[in-house]
Amino acid sequence: MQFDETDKKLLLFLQQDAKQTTKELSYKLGLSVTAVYERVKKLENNGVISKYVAILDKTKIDRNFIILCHVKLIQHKKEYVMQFEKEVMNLQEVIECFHVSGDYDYILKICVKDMEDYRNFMLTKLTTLQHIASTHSSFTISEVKNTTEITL
Amino acid sequence: MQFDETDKKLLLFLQQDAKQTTKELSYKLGLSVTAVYERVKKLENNGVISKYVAILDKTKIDRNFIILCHVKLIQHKKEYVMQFEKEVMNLQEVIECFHVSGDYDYILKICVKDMEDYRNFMLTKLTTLQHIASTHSSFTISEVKNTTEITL
DNA sequence: GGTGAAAACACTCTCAG
DNA sequence: CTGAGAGTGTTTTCACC
Repeated sequence: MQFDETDKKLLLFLQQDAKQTTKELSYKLGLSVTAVYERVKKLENNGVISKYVAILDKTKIDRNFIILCHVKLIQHKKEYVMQFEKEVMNLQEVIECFHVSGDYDYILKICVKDMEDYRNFMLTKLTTLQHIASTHSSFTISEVKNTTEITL
Repeated sequence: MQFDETDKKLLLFLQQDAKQTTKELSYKLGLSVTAVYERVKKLENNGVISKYVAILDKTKIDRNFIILCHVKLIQHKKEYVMQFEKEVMNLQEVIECFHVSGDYDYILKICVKDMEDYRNFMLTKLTTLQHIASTHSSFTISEVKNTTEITL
């Protein structure tokens, strides 16, 4: 898919604030309301914009302890991989999970309240999953950057 | 901050789709439009909802190659840490960056088009940063889970 | 590609209760 | 929290550049 400069700016603006009115966007882009409206609709219909979501402040909902957990499976049989992935998807503490190359098979981003909750999560949820050989947790000291915005 | 069941549901709905109208939400929650409106405003003003954003489909904007890069600094002097973090924040390919405990100092989530772009990013951007001792890249084979949604 | 205007509709926001 | 009303934005169509 090809985007001109106006589309790129529009996508940037919408990634920063999805609640802007078409009127505001038309002013920022130097276009008419109709033109902006049609571009936005096109990007939505194309699936370039997949959804609009509210982003919560993790400090205000007691979920500001972030852990990056590296997981190795005992084997890479398709059955094991599928089952592990299915189970991980259902863990609400796991915000992201990537199947990766390298020393570990998966890297999980986990959000909980504090170390006690994490201990609890490990004991009652993660380590009860099947086919896990080992895990290695990296605790977040600080969140340097954490955005959903992709610059085109 | 304390949330009742209605707030929790409301936050879940808004994290799934921020473009729902108050009317739709009032129906789902079994409340009046005004009641929902005031709850949403309160959550916005409290800062629990920090922003509303558009989420793009990475496959449609040629940014679907995700790398988790582990970075070690040569030293942990405050000056080095500050400078590295400042420089990383300005790299648009870096979507997330966490200062973590363990073998590596930082874990970065990087989104680019393909391996060629990543090589380019490493050579012209990441490895030109000061004070880096070593890096280790984990390439994403598949994105098992990648959400912005936090269940309360 | 784009503009501008008009009309119908839906939603936001406030206020009295 | 509710219901109603005023104000505002959205959405669509149109003629036109």
